[in-house]
Amino acid sequence: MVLAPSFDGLSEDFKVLSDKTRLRIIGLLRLKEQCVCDLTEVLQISQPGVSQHMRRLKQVGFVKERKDGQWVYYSLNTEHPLLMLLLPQWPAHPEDEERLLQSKGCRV
Amino acid sequence: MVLAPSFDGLSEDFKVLSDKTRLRIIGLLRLKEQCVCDLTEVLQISQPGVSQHMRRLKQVGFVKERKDGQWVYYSLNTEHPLLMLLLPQWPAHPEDEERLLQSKGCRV
DNA sequence: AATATATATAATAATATAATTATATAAGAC
DNA sequence: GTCTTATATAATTATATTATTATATATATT
Repeated sequence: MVLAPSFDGLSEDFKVLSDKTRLRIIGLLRLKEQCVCDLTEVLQISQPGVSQHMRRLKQVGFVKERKDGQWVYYSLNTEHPLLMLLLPQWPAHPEDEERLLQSKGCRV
Repeated sequence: MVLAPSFDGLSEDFKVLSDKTRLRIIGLLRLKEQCVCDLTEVLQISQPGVSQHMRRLKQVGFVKERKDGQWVYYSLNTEHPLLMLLLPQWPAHPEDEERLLQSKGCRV
């Protein structure tokens, strides 16, 4: 299976992967689905910043979203060929994982 | 084997892959090593443009260079884990391959 | 209905990127 | 040495990216 039908699409995929914050987000989604508020807490950037990153990740099909009440949960799209190729070798980010465990969570 | 020791290095790798022209260059190097002048002719961008792309590809270790007289031949670095992971599924670019065949070549 | 919480979008500003042209360097030919 | 060819670097410009703040929307709670 080929990574993408054209270099235009493929370069777009790589552009989305070319930002460190988005790599961290993928690293967190690899553990389990996450809502925007938890990601905001772990990444320590503004909430709109997170939402914009999620939009880009969704645009190229790396993530799916699931709405539950006022929360939006994002998870990795296991149908994406490039993402699935990369994921088994994805590096860990111990600081983020630690902070995720310690985050109190925004759900009541 | 992990793709990179940190997200900093990995995002840098993806940044280099996030440009369509550089994906085309990798596609051409996949066929055989190429000198700057041949790449310039096939890609139809300026020669300094090609040199700058090659510099970025070299910086992250995607390509190696070999000097032969006044020519510099670039080839893919088969030691690079990410590149080697991607390469088997690399898309073809028939127009570039066609133009490479028809290019007269800069060697005398 | 009013308020609070979660998320998305718009506007903006700082920085990065990629192309070009101009110039420098280095090797080969005469 | 001078001229030509191949490549690299510097300077510049146009565009893209990513962060922020301000605001809008949508759901839940009271």
